[in-house]
Amino acid sequence: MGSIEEAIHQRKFSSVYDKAIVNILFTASWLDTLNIQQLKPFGISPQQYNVMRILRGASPEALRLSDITERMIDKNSNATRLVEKLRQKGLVKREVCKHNRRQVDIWITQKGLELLAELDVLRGNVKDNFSGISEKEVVQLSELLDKMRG
Amino acid sequence: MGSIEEAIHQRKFSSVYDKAIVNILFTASWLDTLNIQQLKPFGISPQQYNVMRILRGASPEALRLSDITERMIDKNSNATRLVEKLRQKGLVKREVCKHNRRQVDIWITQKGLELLAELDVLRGNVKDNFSGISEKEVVQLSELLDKMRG
DNA sequence: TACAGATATTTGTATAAACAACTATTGATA
DNA sequence: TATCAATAGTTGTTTATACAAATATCTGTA
Repeated sequence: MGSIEEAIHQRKFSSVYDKAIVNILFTASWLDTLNIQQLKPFGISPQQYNVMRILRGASPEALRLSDITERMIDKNSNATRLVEKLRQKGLVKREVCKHNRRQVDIWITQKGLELLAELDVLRGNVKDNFSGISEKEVVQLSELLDKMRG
Repeated sequence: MGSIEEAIHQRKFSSVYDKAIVNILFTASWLDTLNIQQLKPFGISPQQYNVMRILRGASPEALRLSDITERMIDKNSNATRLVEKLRQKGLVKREVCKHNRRQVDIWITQKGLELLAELDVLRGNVKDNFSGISEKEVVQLSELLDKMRG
């Protein structure tokens, strides 16, 4: 696909900063579209996938809903509804916390872990999908994004 | 905010590629949230803002709907409905193309240009919002994103 | 010129995001 | 121990997204 100028048929940006912002938003949208297509056959959305991976990270411990929100890529999402969708599919389980009944504990189920394992295989080595960029450059990319957010 | 690990309270990623993907998605969501907040008082969404800037780039020439779709950051959006929203606010005008009645020509209006000018002032120099990263590094960031998309 | 296929846009619909308002529970304190 | 603010999560509602299907128009060709 090449440069961002090609990708969105635009020749000039008001500044290199403006160009970088557009490039980040465009690349994220591109990645999100790939994710949606890959996850669709499994009946889950990128956000639901994100929640499951967060829960796997804590497994076999539970996380509270607020922990999940804190770790989510998109903080604006409604964790209650995402978890409920996953619960209906048997991928997570939830229980009101005994010690503080305002809180809700959430775990990934065995079925959830199995689905993630299946997706791990399908996605294979993520590296293979990005042949145009070296490992060193990818590290640098992350560092620059961290720096940009200040 | 610092590193992506801090930002989403996650200690490890399965690879540097995986980490970079999460970082791009997270940074885009962060930028989008900033945009939404900044544009909200003006009654337009980031997507509508994007369409208006695309039309300003072509002004005083018209663009067809398909041109707009092609140049949009989020290709999945429904350009018809975005343009209709802007038309209702008097920010763009649309007309069926005389030579090919399948096509629709769209222009930004004077009112639209004035709103963009107002937003230009408000947004000020984009550079000032990103003090943690140098101009050189921002250029490099764009290059790495282009490279990543292959 | 009739008609099949291609092109450009619109519309329908199910699902999800954005954000505010609400409920329930707890902790602090007078 | 009442009361009030703070905390944790849920629900309501409007708007937008994702994607398929429908409509309208044009183009090439038999």
